[in-house]
Formats: sequence, structure tokens, C-alpha cells
Amino acid sequence: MARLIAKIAVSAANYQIDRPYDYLVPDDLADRLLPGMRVLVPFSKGNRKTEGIVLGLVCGSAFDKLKYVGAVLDESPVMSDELIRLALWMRERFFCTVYEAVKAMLPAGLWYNLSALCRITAGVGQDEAFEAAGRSETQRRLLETLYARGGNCEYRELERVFGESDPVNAVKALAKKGIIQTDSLETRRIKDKTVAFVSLAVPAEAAAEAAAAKKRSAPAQAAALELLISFGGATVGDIRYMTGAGPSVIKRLEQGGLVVLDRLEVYRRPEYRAGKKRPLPVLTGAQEAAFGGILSLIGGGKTACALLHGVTGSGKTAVYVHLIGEMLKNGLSSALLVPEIALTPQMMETFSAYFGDDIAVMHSALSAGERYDEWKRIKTGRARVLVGTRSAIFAPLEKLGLIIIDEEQEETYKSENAPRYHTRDIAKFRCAKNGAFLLLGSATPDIVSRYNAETGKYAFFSLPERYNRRALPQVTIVDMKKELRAGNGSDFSAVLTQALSENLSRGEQSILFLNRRGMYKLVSCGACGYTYKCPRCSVGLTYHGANNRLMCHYCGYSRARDAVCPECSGRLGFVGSGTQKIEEELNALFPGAGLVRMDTDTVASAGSHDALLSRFRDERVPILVGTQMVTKGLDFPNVTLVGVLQADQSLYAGDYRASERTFSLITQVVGRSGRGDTPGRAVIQTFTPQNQVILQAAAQDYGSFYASELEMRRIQWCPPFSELFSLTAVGQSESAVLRCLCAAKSIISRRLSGRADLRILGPAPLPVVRVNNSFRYRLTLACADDRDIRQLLSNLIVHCNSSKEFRGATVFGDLNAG
DNA sequence: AGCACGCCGACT
DNA sequence: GTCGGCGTGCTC
Repeated sequence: MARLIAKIAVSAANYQIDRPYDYLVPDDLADRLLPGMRVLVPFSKGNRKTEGIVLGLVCGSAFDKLKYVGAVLDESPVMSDELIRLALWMRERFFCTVYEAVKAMLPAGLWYNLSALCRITAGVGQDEAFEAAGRSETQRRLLETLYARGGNCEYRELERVFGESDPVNAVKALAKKGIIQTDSLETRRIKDKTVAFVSLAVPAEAAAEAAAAKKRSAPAQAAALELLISFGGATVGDIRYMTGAGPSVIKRLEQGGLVVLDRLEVYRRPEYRAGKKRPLPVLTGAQEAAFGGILSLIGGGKTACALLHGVTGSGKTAVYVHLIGEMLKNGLSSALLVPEIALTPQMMETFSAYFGDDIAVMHSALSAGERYDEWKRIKTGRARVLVGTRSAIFAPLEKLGLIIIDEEQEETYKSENAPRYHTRDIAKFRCAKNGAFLLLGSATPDIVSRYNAETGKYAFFSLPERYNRRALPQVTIVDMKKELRAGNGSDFSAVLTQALSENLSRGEQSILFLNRRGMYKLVSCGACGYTYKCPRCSVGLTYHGANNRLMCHYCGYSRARDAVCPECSGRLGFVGSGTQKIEEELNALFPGAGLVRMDTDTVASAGSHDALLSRFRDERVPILVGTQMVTKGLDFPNVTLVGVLQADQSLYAGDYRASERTFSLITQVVGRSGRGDTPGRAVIQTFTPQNQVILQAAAQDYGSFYASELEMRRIQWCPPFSELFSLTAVGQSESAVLRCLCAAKSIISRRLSGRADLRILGPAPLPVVRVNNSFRYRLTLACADDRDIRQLLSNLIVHCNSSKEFRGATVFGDLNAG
């Protein structure tokens, strides 16, 4: 008789050995265990307990030395069949383990911490224990540590106490002698939150009689009963609030058999600004056409994906809202994804106005409890509309009807650590499995998406005009080289200064966008130019005001700041964070003018992004200065001027998407101007005024940019004309890292010599080549995506990571890493 | 990866 | 003898 077998993905398995493992299901679990539940299983030689998830249940196994499932961690499945399949698919496509995918899907509040606990065996005396340890220094030390902590200690803590030396041998030796024991401890960080809920245990008439009888002798009990009669049930807190009857009164009532106490689950909800209830917005002609067109596709089921290209300010959100409204009418759920956390408050406000409170939000800034509870509200169907960032794509939405990815070209949709997925790919998978529709929205679509629309893979809709036919801003390009020649070395051209001063006098607001990535202050010597370098990484240290130390961004190294330059004793100064320097210059130019600076420093001290933006909006502060944070989604009608400083900066990033990124950034920030009744203007400052991308962005001419960029991609064999796979090697030994990638390169070119569509680039160093003493290099493959190439890469990853030739290097694979 | 097993030199 | 170092091979 074939036994019941669980196919399990275990968390202890790394990519090289990741496969579904077979485990016997003990009889007492047979009717309880379901796919999608997490379990504890013994794994590997030491049978150490490992978390795993049941992928499926089958009868019989080809393997004969089977172990038993240890314990079940979940009462009901935490992953649906769809998500299990998604996790398996992610392994194939993104070169991650199944459990890495599972972890990305579940809210952190649901994760378990597995820890080992060491304790002295009951009944063993201290003398006996030390005698057993004999002269072994480590064993004696272990016992001392244990006794100092009342006889037991977490293994992690032991490791910390032992420092350099490893307690593992001492633990094993003493365990063998029966002196100590080890237990595993599973703890979940977040518990379900419940409140005590009181309801009547007797019919209302009987309760009323009891209340009447108690009116004199026990007025508090009577009051509580009366409350319960009119409300049916209430929490202990509410009863106390409304009648003054405390827990002791309730207990009395419970003892008398008049009420019963239950635990009622409550949800920790993230705070959001609720919008005033209002009907769905009236659509303009173009919006109506897009909405109707998309709706007919949703019914038709032929094309499952559409691209909505709407210029900045054209009102894409109105279309989204109507589509989501349609989904709700049909009992289907929807998700709207945005590229940044900062954009969620606005969307929540809008959505709550149209759809009420049954909406959920998910992003990484929520507390673990909030995140877990939002997850539960979605899973149970209490919330049918979800707003969130990248990871929200894994939310357990039931009856999924629509996924919208707003500003779909944004790079934040691509995960940079394992699992290295792109949100769009996950969305396509989920839509296909649910028969749902995927809508990609953008003012500057990803070249690949636009190409897919052109070739008919996606349906295409556009909103070519701004809402209320407002004109696009009038744009001026300023040549900063000319400014320099004319003797103006500042960050502000004459044109921009003039425009700012006009805006100030008219009481209109301005946004200044500094197109720079680095947002921190570098420290350098004014005399000799010395800069601090991180000893572990190939980057400079930056100054952090919060702890008054110099820190490394990449590895967390920090050191105290010196009073003077360590090389020449010269004076140390800050090479200002771009925005701070701009702020100083503005203060000099327009003394007394109000200003909001938005960068990591100020966001941290204001508490949130939203707090700064509310100030800008509500107090009508004249000028907002910031980096990329100011380019997206903001809709302030009183802003009539946008200044772009160092527009060409992002062109030189060196990756194939640099032009696209620059075009998108400039177009979007320029689009922030003139959203109200007054027409807007924009000033773009650049050292390369003839650059085609800048000219196209200034003209807000996506069509022309798309045409020229697509040609470039065709010539350079970049997406959409090929996929870019990459193998990245990381390790302390630079030579192992390079040898490993060179070996991989020669294997690939040998094995795929027949393929005309293949091109291999590298190994090339990553932009920051050394992080935390590890060197990082990358091999990039441009070719069509198929099973052969993925299989080859998968094998290579396994080979490079296990072959001792390449010890000192770890390799991972990625698709369209950027 | 991580862990056990096994083989070998050092030291009470 | 036995403790601990590292090379080797497997994970249901």
C-alpha cells in the first residue's frame, strides 16, 4: 500500500540542491495536512529541523529512505494553488529557490524564527555536569554560560558569548554524554490580534428581565446587559467606555451564565487620510474611449494586457478608478501598483473617496503587524481593492480581476535581491492564471512595452491631451556652458533665476529637480583634496548628521570624523549633498523665500514624505527642491514652474536604459508644471543642449524618442530585440570571481556556438566593484529567451557554486538586471 | 550552503 | 588514547 507523501520545498535548500523533497505524512496528520501549509521537517545528515512548505500530496515515492513530516505550522494553507505554482515558475525564470519565492510572497509577520535552545538535562547536578566536562576548556565554558543563564540559553546567544571559537563541538560532546539537551524553538514574530468580545448567552427577553432584577442591587451589570441587548454584542473596552462597567462586572455576568466571552479578531490598520465620499469622476472623451476599449477587452478575453499611454496630467487615475469600479460590481478584486511608497497615500485618499474603507495598502514601510493584517483582510476578501508597491503583487487576492501597474517603466518594479523578479512578469503570470486583465499605465512607457503594443502583443490606448485640455508647459532649454562662459558659475542660469523670481512675486509655486543619485554628503579636505574611502568597499564614506559619523552606504562601516585632514591637517569640508547646496544658493538668491527641501535627510526628520509634501501643498511654500522623489505623481495645481538642474547627469549611467531613464525623469518632472488653471513653464539646464534625448524630453515628444531609441536598441541588440541574462559573481577573491566568469563565458560560447542570436558581454565590474570586501563582476548574455539557455545558465550557476576551482566566488543569475 | 564522517597530526 | 583540523560527499 502506497503511503501518503508530501512534496516539500525546504528553506534550508540552496539553489544547487533545491527540489521538491518527499516526506512521509504521519497518520495523525493525514487528514489535516494540505498543500500550501508550512511544516517542520528533518533535513540533511543532522536531521536539523527546517521550515518547508507542502507543494502537493501524492501517493508513493520513488525514493525509499523517507523521513516523516515533523510538525505543521499552519492551521490552514497560507499559499493558494496559484501562488505555489507561481513560486515554482519563479525558480525557473529568476534562478531563485522555491522557498525564496515563498518568503517574498508571505508577509514577514507570518515568518517563523527557528532557533535552537540548549539546556541542562533535568536531574543532572552541577558537580556531575562539570565532572563530565572533564578538562575540556570549551565544555566547561559552555556549562558556565548555561548555569549563568539559569540552565538554558539560545544557541545564537552561545555563539555570541563564544565569539571567535565555535561552541558546536562542546554542545555535541555534552549532548552525547546526556548532560545537556537541545530543543528547537519556533516563534512567530507577530500574533493575531484579538479583543475580548462579549455577547448575550440568553435570549434578549431573559436578559432584559435579569437587567430589571439587577437594576437596584447591581446597576453596573444591568447597564452592561442593556447595552448588549441593544447592540447584540460589544468588546469589553466598548462596554467600559459606554457604561463604565469594567472587566470584573463582565466576569460576574459570565459566571451568572448571562453572557459569553469570545476572542474577536481585529485588524491593525495602517493609517491613511480618508477622502470625502464622492461618486466616480466624469470621464472626458479620451478617458471614456480608453475605459470603454479596455472594458470590452476584459469581457472579450482575447488580449489580456493593455498599455495605457497618457501624457502627464491626462488623468490616467480616472480610468483606473472606473475600471476598478467595474470589477467591484462583478465581485472581482483589483490591485493597483505604484513605483514608490510615497505615492500610496494619495492613491489611498482617492480610492477611499470612491470605494470606501474596504481597501488595503501594502508596502515595506508598514509595521509587521499592519502588513500581516492587511494580508489577512485581502485573503479573506474583506478588502477587494489593493494599493501597494512591488511586493504587493504577491497579495493573496481571491477572484482577481484586474492588475494595474502605474508608471510601469519604473525600475523599482524590478527586485534587486533574490528572488530577482520583475513585477510585470509576476503580474502577467497571475493574470493568466486568474483570467484577469493587466493594465500598464505610463506617461513614458517602457520601450519594450510600447514595442509589445506596436506589435499587437498588448492592446494600446492613449490619452494624448491633458485633463481639461490644459496646455503642456512651455519649455526652455538653457546651455550651462554658455552661462559658464558668461561668468555665471552657479547652479542657476539667468533664465531660471528670472523665472523663479517672477513666480515668487506672483505667489505661484515652483519645483526644482536635481537630477542626481547621490544624496549624501561626501567629506573632503579643502587643502589637499583627500577623501575618506571605505576600507571594505570601493566607495567614499559619507557624513551622517544623525550620529555625527562617517559611514559607508554599502556595508555599514562607520568611523568617527576627524577634526582635521589626516593627510595634511587641512580643513575638512563637505562636498554638499546636491540638494543642500542648492538650498544654500537659493537662500542667497532669494533671502527669506520659503523652501521645502526633500531628500533622505529631511524626509527622515519630517517623519514621512507625505508630511513634507503636505507642507508644500497646504502652506503653499513657494519652492520645493528635491531629487527623484519630486518627479512622480505629485499633483499641485499652483505649481507653474519646474526647473531641471543637471538634466544630462543621468545620461551617463552606462547601462542600456540610461536614455530611457533620462527621458522619463525629465518628461515627468516637467509635467508637474501647469496642472491648474495657469499655464506652466519649465526650464531645463544642461551642458549638452543639443542632446537628442534632452530635446525630445523638452518637447514631451514620446513618439520621436520611442522611434530613435528603438532603432538604437535594434542596433545594440538590447531589449525588446533580445533578453538580457546575466551571471553575477561575488567573492573575496577577485581572481576566483573573474576565473569563474571567464570559465562560464567559454562554456557558454562553446555550447551555444551554433546560435546566431547570442552575444556575450563581460566579465565587467559592477558600478561599485567592491562591497564589504567582496568583488563583484558580471557576465551579460543578449539572446532570445528559451528553455535551452535557461537550463544552461541554471547548470552553470550550480557548477560555479559547487566546483572547488572557484572557491571564493558565489554566482547568481538574473534576467534583465539593468 | 551546512553538516557529518573520516582521516591525520599534536598533545595530556 | 582523544581533540580538533580540514577534505569529501550528500541532502527526501
